[in-house]
Amino acid sequence: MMLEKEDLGLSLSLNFPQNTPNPVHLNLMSSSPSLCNPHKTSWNDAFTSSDRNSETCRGEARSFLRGIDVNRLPSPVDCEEEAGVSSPNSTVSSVSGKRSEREINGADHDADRACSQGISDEEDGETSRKKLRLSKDQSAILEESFKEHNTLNPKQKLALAKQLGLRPRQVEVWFQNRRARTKLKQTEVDCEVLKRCCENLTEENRRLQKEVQELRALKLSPQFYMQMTPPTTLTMCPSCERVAVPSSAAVDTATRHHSMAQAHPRPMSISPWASTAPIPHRPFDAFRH
DNA sequence: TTGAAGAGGGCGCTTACGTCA
DNA sequence: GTTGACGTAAGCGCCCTCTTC
Repeated sequence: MMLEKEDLGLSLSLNFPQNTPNPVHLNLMSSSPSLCNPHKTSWNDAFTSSDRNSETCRGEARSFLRGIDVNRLPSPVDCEEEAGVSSPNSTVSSVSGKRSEREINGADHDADRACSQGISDEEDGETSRKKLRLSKDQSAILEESFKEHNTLNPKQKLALAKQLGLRPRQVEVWFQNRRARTKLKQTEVDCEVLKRCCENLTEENRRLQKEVQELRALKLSPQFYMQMTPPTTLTMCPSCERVAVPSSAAVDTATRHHSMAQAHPRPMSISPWASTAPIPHRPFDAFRH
């Protein structure tokens, strides 16, 4: 199953140099409201879609339920007792509250578990946890439901549980684990992307280092200095950033380029020795515009 | 209006079980 | 038949939000 990256809410944008083939965009901000803020999910359409699902899948569910051996169909009592109330704001009250389920109905819970696994109380006397495996059909329906909405409100949970012949708690757990798997998968994908990012940046860094070395070598080579005046006399036009050397050609070029007399009353001096300290520059003879 | 308490849900971590090579 | 790796259902604790008082 392919999942959209947005589902996880991770996003990162990295700008690469122009020669970088594929700029990377990771989504660190969720565009999926249900994961970004699960409590703010609108359940109205979610539940209608669930109803649609229920309609389309009911027959299918009935047919495959015959093949389920580890689960039993929940008795009407199960659903009735769990079909508790929903507050108007929907997400608050639950039909299978975690604490109440564990603390208040601890004994019932065990019995329920044993029952849902087709294990009698006598067989499940000890507290050992027997794990059931959901059938393919059950998993498929849960997957379909998860595609529609990755969280469930109590009514949806109940309906789905009833449809699948599972306890609401099982549906709840399945969705929790499914969300966790989705997140893990997306994290792995993002990790891979970041790894490629890192490799690209390392390569770019290596390339730039090499370029710097080449430039330094060129800078220190005798041929380079043959055409240069002493280092402190280099002057750069702050407008066009052209380095003016006291050769006649350069002067001509600078002169031809523009009228520096008006445009650049104070040209900058630069040093090829990369000194950042201000360098007293020679009289402004190179830019005789 | 504000704050405490309780309820409920989600998530992270973990365990235990089922499956398969 | 045994074993180790892997997938996953489920338990537990914590945190957050919302409601109630």
